[in-house]
Amino acid sequence: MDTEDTQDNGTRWLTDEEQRAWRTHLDVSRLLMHQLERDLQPFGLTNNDYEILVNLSESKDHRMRMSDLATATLQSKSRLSHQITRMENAGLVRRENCESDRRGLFAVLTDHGWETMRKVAPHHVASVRQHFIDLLSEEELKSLHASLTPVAQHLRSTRGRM
Amino acid sequence: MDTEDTQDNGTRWLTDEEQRAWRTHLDVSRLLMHQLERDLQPFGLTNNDYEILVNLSESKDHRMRMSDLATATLQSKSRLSHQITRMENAGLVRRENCESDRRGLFAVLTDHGWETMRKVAPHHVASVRQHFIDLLSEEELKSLHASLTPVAQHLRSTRGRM
DNA sequence: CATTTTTAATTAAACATTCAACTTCTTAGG
DNA sequence: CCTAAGAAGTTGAATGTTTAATTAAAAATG
Repeated sequence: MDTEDTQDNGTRWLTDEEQRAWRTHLDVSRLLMHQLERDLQPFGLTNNDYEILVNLSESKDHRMRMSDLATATLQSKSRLSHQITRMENAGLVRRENCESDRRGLFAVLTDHGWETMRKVAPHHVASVRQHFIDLLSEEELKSLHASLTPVAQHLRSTRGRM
Repeated sequence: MDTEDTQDNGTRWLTDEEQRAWRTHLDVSRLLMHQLERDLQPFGLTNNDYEILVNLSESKDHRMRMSDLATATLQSKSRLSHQITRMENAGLVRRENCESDRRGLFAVLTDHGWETMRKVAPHHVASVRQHFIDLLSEEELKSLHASLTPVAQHLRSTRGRM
């Protein structure tokens, strides 16, 4: 009556192996984020703060348009706007007007932001290594990356506005 | 002067390959959560709601102690408490006293909660398949699971209170 | 070139999460 | 048993995120 693992109303439930893999992925995502957050706490930064700093640090002139930054960090414009306001209050970034498009704004790294980045980055990398990278062999990492790349592409393509 | 890829102040920065793998993992985690959330929205549920429903559905008598539920869903007690209050207001669960330990409470699935679960689960599974499981071969899934399991264990063991 | 549509960004209010303080009950030690 | 310590759970306030509405400028359309 059924073909393959199709059942009852036609739902293809997850097999045990699929279920385990899925839940492990879920747990790792969440636990990892929490751990990284904890490791950044002593420096007064959140994961979000840090990601903004990374993006600006890697950009020409340490500046990015709000929209681009929102896209790069996978956040809604609104959320980014609030986020930048907070970081502005903390003296890590500042807003600057855009000449070529007068609707636009840049988020720019301040000196303090750059110094913070330079100070914190080594600790963050150590944290990423300790809780993720160094727990995987080179082979495993390669294979993980290869498997996940199409998933990321798929998700980026089908994603609605955040 | 340096050994391996150790440099300057002694920080072992991520190699390009490590960097790419890491960022892909990060992106997948976030995009996936967002996508699942979006797919649950038409049913008026959040990921969090759904996870609570799953846990209760799979438990004996459709009930769990608050503490156990918090641990199972990787949330703080406080967060779970608020979460359950919201779900109680939505008629999905109710609280019940615990006889054996009078400090304790159970979160119990209501009929409406159970019905909701039965109705939504097929759609959710379809969503998980579409955006994750079915994009990976059986081999890839196995390998992913094998790689991630030690990471999950590590994180669970070193995690402080949430 | 006037008008409509789209894009960039912010804002206020609603909603969710965290943090710290608190209450109640259980358990372990003397 | 009486008391101190710990565990279960909640609460309110502070903080962060989402949603929807709004402003202003750029681009597209007729």
